[in-house]
Amino acid sequence: MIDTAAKCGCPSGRTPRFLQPCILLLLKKKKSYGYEIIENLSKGCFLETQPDAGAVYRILRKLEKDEFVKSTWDTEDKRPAKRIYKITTDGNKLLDQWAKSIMEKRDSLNIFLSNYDKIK
Amino acid sequence: MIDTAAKCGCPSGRTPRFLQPCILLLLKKKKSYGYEIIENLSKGCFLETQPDAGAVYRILRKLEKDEFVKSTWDTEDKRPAKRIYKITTDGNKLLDQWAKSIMEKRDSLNIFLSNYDKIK
DNA sequence: TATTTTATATGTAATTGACATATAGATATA
DNA sequence: TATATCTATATGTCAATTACATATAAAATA
Repeated sequence: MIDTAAKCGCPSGRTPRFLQPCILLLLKKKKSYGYEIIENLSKGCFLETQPDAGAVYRILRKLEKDEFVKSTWDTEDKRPAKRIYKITTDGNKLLDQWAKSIMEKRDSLNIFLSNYDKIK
Repeated sequence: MIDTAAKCGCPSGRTPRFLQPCILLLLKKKKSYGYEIIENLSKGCFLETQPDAGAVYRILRKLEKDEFVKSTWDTEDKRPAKRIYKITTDGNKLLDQWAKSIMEKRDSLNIFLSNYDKIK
C-alpha cells in the first residue's frame, strides 16, 4: 500500500487542515475546476468561512504535483479556459485516510467539549 | 465585552489549532505548570499525538503576555522550580469562545463525514 | 561520578494562513 | 467605444504555526 499520508504530509495524526480534504471530496463527487470549487466551498457548509481563492489554487497544484489529482484544460466554453481536475486512485486513497483522521479529530473535539461541559 | 478572540487571533472562525484550548481547559480545572500540562495532555485523550513540549511552553508564555493566564514561581519543592500558571477572567472568556468555535468545527467535520459516507 | 528525571526555554526550517495583487478572456453597461 | 464586472487562474509576501532539535540546569538515582 502506498503511504499517501507520508507523501503529502497531512493526515498523519497532527491537527488537520480542512481545505485539502474538502477539495478532494468535491472532486470525488465530480470533476471540477478551481473557480467552481471555490463557489461550492462557499455555498456548501463544510467551511465556517469563505475559502481563500489563492489557497485553493495552490492546493490544487500541489495535489497534482503529488498525483492525487490530474488536470486538463477546457477551452471549449466561450469563457476563460478552465483547468479541469479529476481525482486519481491515489487521491481516493488519500481522501479515505483524511476521512479516518477527521473522524478521530471529531472524537477529540467531542472529548474536549464534554470535559468543558463537566467543569462549566 | 473584551474582544479576546481578536486579541489572540484564534477562534475567529478559521480552522482552530487545538493545543491552546486544551491548555486553557486543563488550567481551568486546576493551576498547573508546563511539565505537568505536557504529561496530562499525553495521558488525556484530547490530542491524537504527543504534544510538542516547546510548543506548550511557548503557548503558555504567549497566553501570559496576552493576560489569559498568570504565573508565579514555585520554589518550595525540592525539584527544579516550576512556573505555576493560573487562568484569568479573560482566560475563562477565551476558553468559552474556544468552546463555541470547537462546536462549530465539530459540526463542520460531521457534515464532511456524512457527505463522505453518502458518496462512498 | 554519570545518567536519568524533572523542568523551562530557545533556534530554526518548513508549512500553512491571510491578504493583496497580477493577468487575462468574456460579457454587460454606460 | 470605453469601462466595469464576471469568469478564471495564479503569484507575492508576511505572520503564525508546527515539528524537530538543542540548550540549560536542578535534583534524584544508579
